Amino acid sequence: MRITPLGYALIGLSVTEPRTGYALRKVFETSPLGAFSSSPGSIYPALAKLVKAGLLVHVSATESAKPIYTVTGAGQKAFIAWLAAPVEVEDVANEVDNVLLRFAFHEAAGDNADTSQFLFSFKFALETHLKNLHAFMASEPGEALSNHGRLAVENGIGGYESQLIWADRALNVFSKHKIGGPK
Amino acid sequence: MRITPLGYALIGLSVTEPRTGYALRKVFETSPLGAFSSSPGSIYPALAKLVKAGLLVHVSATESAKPIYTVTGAGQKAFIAWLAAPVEVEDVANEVDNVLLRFAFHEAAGDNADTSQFLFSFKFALETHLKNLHAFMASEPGEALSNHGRLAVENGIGGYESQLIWADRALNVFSKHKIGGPK
DNA sequence: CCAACCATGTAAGCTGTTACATGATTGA
DNA sequence: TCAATCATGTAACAGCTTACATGGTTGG
Repeated sequence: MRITPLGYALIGLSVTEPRTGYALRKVFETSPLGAFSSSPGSIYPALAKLVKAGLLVHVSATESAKPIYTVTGAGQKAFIAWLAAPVEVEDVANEVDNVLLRFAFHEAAGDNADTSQFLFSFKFALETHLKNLHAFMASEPGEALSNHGRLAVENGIGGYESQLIWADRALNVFSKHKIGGPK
Repeated sequence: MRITPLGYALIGLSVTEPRTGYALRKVFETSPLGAFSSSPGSIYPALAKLVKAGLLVHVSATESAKPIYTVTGAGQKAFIAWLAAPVEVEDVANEVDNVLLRFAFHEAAGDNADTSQFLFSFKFALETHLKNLHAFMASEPGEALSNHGRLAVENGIGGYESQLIWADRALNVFSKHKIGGPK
């Protein structure tokens, strides 16, 4: 059974701190990170599915009757695997948001996720993708691209370059802990 | 009936040049613009829906039997309205891709869409959104945001700032044609 | 002739959305 | 008490994906 980004986000939040369904919804409502809907129609079914898959459990606190979602061992394992997977070119090409979601949750994994390694793979994927975009620009016969077309592609290039700059800055922060190169 | 981004993309491509369904699919397969799937299961149903809505017509060329999709008057009208609508803050917050798609298609609309006006509204929306993000950062008590959290928000800010720079550059290109201010 | 590509579609299934329904708790 | 918020869910629907089905054309 495939886990969606929303599913991983729910697991990640539960790893950081077990919460009720409502509390999870509130996080999506107030946090600027992650563009997930906070509607009950998305959260509750997603939670139920994760419980059925054995990644979350719905436990009741000893005294009060408020049931909260907590991560199982299988949930932990799936979560770590998701975090640690190297960033591929396709990831940066059409789901950079997911990459950033993963990065943000590296915190919840503590030492289990190698953030420097992750950032190196991100950087490498960005460089590869940028190379592809430049190649596309070069391959187009000068007149083929109008002002609009050229600017649109340049917009994409600018965005990826800014990601590259960010990745370097982030690497600076995390390289203190560990020295490593691209996988 | 609501038209999806894919629908507008199909209309826009048909405005530029009437094509067969297969030709439209090929565009999505080869162009780096727009992250739309080129699978038949998405394109053909979408085209059928647009035809049923009266925005496209499926015409056969006079001699050959190859039927191609062409835009109707209603299709033109809906397309122009989509292009010309000012960019709102919510647009930049979670669907910048759509904004760029609209920009790219301004070309197909010729003089019917005021690109400078559009870019001004984009810039304004970006500035507003950036103000919101900075406000969020400031509202967080210093310790609340970890390295990961702070860097993730900074990634977002960096991205929007690069969009802002792009918007200025694009405005430079289009301001030759028309001088205007934000709406 | 046969593989590869052109070309169009349908069916099942998954996700998420909107809207509705329900009831408990809490503060003015 | 009454409005607002807490809290959980369901039902209908829209949209896209994967996979399958089908047949025509073309080049080696």
